[in-house]
Amino acid sequence: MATEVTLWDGRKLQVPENTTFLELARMAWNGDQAELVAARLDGQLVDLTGQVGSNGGVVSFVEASSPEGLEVLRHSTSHLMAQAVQELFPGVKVTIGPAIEDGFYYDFDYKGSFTPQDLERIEQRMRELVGMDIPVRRRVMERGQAMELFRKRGEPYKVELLAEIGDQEVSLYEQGEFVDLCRGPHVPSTGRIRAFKLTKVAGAYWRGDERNPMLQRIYGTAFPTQEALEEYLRWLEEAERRDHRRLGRQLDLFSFSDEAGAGLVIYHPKGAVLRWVLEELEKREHLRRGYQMVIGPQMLRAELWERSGHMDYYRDFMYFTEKDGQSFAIKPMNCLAHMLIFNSRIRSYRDLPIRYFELGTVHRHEKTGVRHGLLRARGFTQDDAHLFCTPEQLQEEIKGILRFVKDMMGLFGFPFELEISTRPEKAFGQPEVWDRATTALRQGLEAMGYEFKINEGEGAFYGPKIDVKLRDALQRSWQCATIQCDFFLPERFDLCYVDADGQRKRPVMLHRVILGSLERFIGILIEHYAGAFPVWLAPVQATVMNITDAQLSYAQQVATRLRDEGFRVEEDLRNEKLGLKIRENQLQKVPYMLVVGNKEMAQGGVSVRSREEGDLGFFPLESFLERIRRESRVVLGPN
RNA sequence: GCUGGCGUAGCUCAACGGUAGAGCAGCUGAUUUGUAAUCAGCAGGUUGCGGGUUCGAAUCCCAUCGCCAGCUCCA
Repeated sequence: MATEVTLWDGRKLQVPENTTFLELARMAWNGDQAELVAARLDGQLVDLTGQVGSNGGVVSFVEASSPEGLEVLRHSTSHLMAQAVQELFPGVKVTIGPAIEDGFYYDFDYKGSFTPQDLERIEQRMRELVGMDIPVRRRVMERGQAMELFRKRGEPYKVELLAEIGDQEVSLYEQGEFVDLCRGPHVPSTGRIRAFKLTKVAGAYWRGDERNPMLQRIYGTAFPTQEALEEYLRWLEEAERRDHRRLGRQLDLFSFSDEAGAGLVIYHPKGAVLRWVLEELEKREHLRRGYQMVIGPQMLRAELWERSGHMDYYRDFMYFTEKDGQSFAIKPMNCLAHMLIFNSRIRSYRDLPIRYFELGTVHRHEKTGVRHGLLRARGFTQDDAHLFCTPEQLQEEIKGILRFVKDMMGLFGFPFELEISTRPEKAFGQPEVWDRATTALRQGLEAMGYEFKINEGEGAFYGPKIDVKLRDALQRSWQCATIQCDFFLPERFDLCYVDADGQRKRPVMLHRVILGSLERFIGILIEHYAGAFPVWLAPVQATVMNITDAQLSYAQQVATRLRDEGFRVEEDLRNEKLGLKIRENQLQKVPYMLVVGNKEMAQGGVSVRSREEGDLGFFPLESFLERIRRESRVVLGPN
């Protein structure tokens, strides 16, 4: 029987209904057939080996280089890897193997662990299987039948998955001896897979639950072309080159010490000044935006943390100390002291909104395996604020915070994405209160014209929140700013204000951070700028270097002048060649190198070398000052 | 916390059962130098810490601390 298909470009074809998409591609596709990994029938991704069927429909083809095509390619590569692993390591059980953002993985139940040499063998075998161009076949069968098949093959994980699938019919994919339960689609044969690399092995729990058995996960990646693969591998190297832990040492910004304790940051002079610049910016901006600065104690009595509920749900993360029979907790959060300030007198509705800001240093006992340099430390300082307002004021406050976030992200050139998390199953407070607050969050975002994603049921038990995820120079995403409503603590601490009608009322409480933690943010900045900070932020903004001892005191005068103007300047007056001084300062990523020789001394100026642009030639001192003044100015939008 | 890998000079690495070594950095001296490395010499380590095996341990085993990758979690 013939059927009519409409091609992506509107052409219509009459073909037998058992025509496969592969055959259709041969008839209609002008590009390279080998670039195709799947087809689309009425929008649905299908195998190229599938048949058009009696209903016809709109057909298009998916190339390996498209986003969906890449996912199919990677998914198929993960199957290829599983096939190679089962051949080389008989008895290994397969579990799942999806495509992920940068590639794919496959989890295996294997009593040993895979070594780098094993990876090479697996890769080698994969290449052989690609060379054999083995057909990949889809089979649809009844669920019970599939369970029986996997039971016979000794694949308990597949049986477990099947037991939970609702569908009566399931699809299997077969290539040679290898069979996998899978929705597909997949490439029609192994020969379509070309550029791939296995990147690492790691443990992972079955279904991500730490009570389940630990599986061996092999990560890999695949690309349509060898060039694209190599470009990705170069990107990985670039990320490694920018690693903040490595740059932190090279630029002498900070360190960690076994002796001091894991996860505790030690700021060296240059790291400390970098942080100081950020702190000054934060203080200025918060005051400008109507926040009041407060400072709470580093530890508070354990009883207070009982009252706040932290002892129930946060105890494992807290550090404790005891003296004179009193137990104290080192603060893991800054909110308690801020509430004590709020409660230190009767508050009127006229006082609201109240915005308390603190550069609050907190300590959290993060589990050993999760620490990661500055990005996840045990002691860190948040740019933390707590806002107390009436329900009516909530939306305006949200907007103010969002403007703040936008200004700060813009300053560093970070694009960002927004997410709202709504009421979870187990939640404190009335649903109506939640609804009202969630609406305020959403309307705040809408009023600012932002797109956002909604994470249903992902909010904290105490209230809904907005999370901000920034994107750095390497397109990686980081959570920094967060705005959280809290219905729980105002109750626990009986926060109230006297309203216009003389009644005591409960204020809305917001927790919010902008940069998040200074440690994390500095870590992100180091990687974002690859250590080459803009002039306003650079720990050393300029180095004055002399050519011979004859300019010693002139060089010092120049440095002094710059310091008088508030710039961060070093002197490199060593008896060394200019080339060496330039090299070292360039490697330290100092924005400006100011060379002074007899010529500059005679003319009362400096020869300027820029980190990015190289030799800029002679500048009278005043005109260089003007330039660096301009570049050090930070201007954020009106509030 | 779990799985796997790894801790050697300040840093990057070598030695992998038989006397711990190099480059860079550091120090000393010479050199007074014009836009990414001047030359020479010197010094530097109970091999993370604690046990054990062995005639002998950086090397093998156990424990512990730390680091790295991943899982889980998160600012």
